Amino acid sequence: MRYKPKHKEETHQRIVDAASKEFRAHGFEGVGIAKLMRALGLTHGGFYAHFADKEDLVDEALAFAMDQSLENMLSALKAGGYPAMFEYYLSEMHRDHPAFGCPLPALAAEVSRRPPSSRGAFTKKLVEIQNDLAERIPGKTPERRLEKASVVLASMAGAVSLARAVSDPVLSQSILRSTQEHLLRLIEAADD
Amino acid sequence: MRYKPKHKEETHQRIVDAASKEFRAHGFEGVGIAKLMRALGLTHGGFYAHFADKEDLVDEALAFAMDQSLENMLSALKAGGYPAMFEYYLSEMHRDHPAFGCPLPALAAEVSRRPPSSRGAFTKKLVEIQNDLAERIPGKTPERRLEKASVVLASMAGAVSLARAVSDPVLSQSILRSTQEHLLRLIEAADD
DNA sequence: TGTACATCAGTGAACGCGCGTTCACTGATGTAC
DNA sequence: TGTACATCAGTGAACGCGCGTTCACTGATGTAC
Repeated sequence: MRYKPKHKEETHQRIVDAASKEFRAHGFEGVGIAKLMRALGLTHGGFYAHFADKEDLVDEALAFAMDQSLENMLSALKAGGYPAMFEYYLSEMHRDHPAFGCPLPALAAEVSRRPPSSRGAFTKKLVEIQNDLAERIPGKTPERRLEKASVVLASMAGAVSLARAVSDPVLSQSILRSTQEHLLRLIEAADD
Repeated sequence: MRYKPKHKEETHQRIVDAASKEFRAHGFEGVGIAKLMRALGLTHGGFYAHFADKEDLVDEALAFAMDQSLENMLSALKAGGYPAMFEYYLSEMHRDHPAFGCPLPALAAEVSRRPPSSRGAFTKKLVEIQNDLAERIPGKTPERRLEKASVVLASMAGAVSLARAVSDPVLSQSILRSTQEHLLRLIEAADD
């Protein structure tokens, strides 16, 4: 063989990794295969030795981004509980660097326009995230904890999505901060 | 003149109206000018008698959609207060018909990738919506009411966006319902 | 009243461009003998 | 040890296609005389 045994596998992962960042920054339609491969020092033709088509890459890159985002949330949670997690997710840092952030605010709207297979894979990952968050949320019943996790995810994704769209920095920050304080109150609420 | 005095103005508005629906359903990049004009019984060449370029249409159609969405929210609010508004916004009806719904869950992520002028126009409309909601939310100070309006908008937009992306109908509905119940509690909270 | 002309919303062929995809090929390496 | 061959990740020209945009033109109407 011309390359190390793991070479192809590594190249495959490099493409997925770069694509997942580019997609989060520019949307699925905003990223072309030729440019993506060029950025990795490769040519567009080689792409089809790794993926059946662009949709194949989109699915894999989205799953990768979801995993990465879950890791980010869990490491913040383990470090400082929900206060730390909200501080991370609803930060200006996260808002200003979508490529390294959560795919929910960046790509959920586009996912809803994708074929059922993609939406199915997305759903599985979202349930995984929801379950991991629910485990760590106080609440009387498992159902109540899952509900809270839903609300947390929806609020965070919506807030970051709006904070990114808005051009006024004061308004943008106030959206993030309002949601942060509001969710802290939800988590700390002892009544349910 | 060949046409009625208001003819051109009417055609212009027909394009804006159709585009605002198509954009909400398929995203800005998912709608082509030729197809859009054909759907209105016109040809693509005529488009440039009405708009400088596609970006011009996007801005106008987005503003139109924001106005329409504000109207929808206000008419629900006037009919039945916040409970009715949440019921409308977080309904399966709204989830399943993005073309007639709020542009926030459908287009906010794409807006964040658009030029500053578009984001500025979006921001103005969002502030308008936020103010109109805040006026009707109970809360001790105007600042507190604006904060609550931020949270309401972010939560609703995030919930509808996730509910659309998910392929499991049970999960999708639970996202909508959790957020609905959660926001009702926020509005009814008398403490602040 | 009748004819020539100006207006202008809309037409449709044509443009360059970037897209996703295909495919015959390359060339460095490992293997067979 | 040396030579012929197989492997296969990656190359790059070429494809059809739809996109946004341009522009000379059309043709129904109002206006001027």
